[in-house]
Amino acid sequence: MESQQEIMGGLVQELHRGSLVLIILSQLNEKQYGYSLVQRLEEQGLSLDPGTLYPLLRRLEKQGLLDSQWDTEAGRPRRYYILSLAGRQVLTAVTREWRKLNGIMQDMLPGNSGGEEDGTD
Amino acid sequence: MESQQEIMGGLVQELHRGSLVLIILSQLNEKQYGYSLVQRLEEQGLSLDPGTLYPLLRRLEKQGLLDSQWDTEAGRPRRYYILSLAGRQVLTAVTREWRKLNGIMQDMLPGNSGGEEDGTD
DNA sequence: GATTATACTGTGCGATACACATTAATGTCA
DNA sequence: TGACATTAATGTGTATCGCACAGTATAATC
Repeated sequence: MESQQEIMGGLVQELHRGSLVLIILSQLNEKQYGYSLVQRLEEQGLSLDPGTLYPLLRRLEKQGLLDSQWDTEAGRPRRYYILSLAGRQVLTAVTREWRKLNGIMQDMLPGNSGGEEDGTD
Repeated sequence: MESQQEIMGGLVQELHRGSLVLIILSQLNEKQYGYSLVQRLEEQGLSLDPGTLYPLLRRLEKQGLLDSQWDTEAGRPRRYYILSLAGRQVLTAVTREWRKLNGIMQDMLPGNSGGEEDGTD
C-alpha cells in the first residue's frame, strides 16, 4: 500500500518529467556539458540523475535539437551541447505552450484566496 | 525521420502528461463523471481520450485520492468521482509544487524581453 | 436500428529512474 | 615516487510506469 507521501512523490515526479526537456533546452542557449547541467540544476533545487540526463541529451541531438562537440583540450574530455537552430525554434514554441498551459492551470487550480484547512501546513 | 512538427507534438504531449493528474484533481472539487470531464476539458482546449481518463480515475481512486459512486437514477448510469480528504490534501500540496516549478521555469525560460529572431512568429 | 452517451479494457510504446560500468585527472599518504 | 582513493565526466542496460490508442460493451434516445 502506497503512503500519501509516496503518492505525492510520484505525482511531483510526473510533474517534473513533463517539463524536463523544456528545462534542459532552456539551459542550452550557451554551450554546456552534462555534468555542468546536473550541477546547475542542482543549485536551482532540481536534482537530476546523470543516467537520466545523458540519454536525454543524445536523444535531443538525434532529433536535431542540439549540436554537440567534444572538447579534449581542457584536461578531462567533455562533450559540449548547445541548441541548434531547430532547437531554438522548438524552445520558443514549447515555451509558448508552457505559458498557455500555465494560464489554463492558473484558472483551474484552487487556493489563492485562502480558506482550505487541511492541516498540511 | 521525425519532422519538427512531430517532435514539438511529442514535447507538448509530455508537457500535458505531467500536469494531467493535477488538472483532473483540480476539477474534482465538485463531483463529476468521466464523460463530463472529457467535455469540460475539451472546452478549455485540452483534449483527453476517454481511454486515458477512465483508467486514470480508477487509479486515483485506488490510491485513495478520489471517491466514486454510481448514479443509476438519471437515465444512463454514471459514475461520479469527487476528491476525498486525502485527495484535497494532495491537490493542495501538488499545486504548491506546481507553483514552485513554475517559478523556477519563469527564471529559466527565455523571451520576456523580446529579441529572438527565429522566424517562428 | 442507428446514433449518442457513458463506461471499460488490453496492448504497445516511450521515457524516465536507477544501478552499474568506465575513463581520466587530481589529491594524498606512506 | 608509487599506490590508492576521490572527484570529474560520460556512458549503458534494464525495469517500471503511465499514457495513447483502438477496440468493446451497454443503455437511452431518436
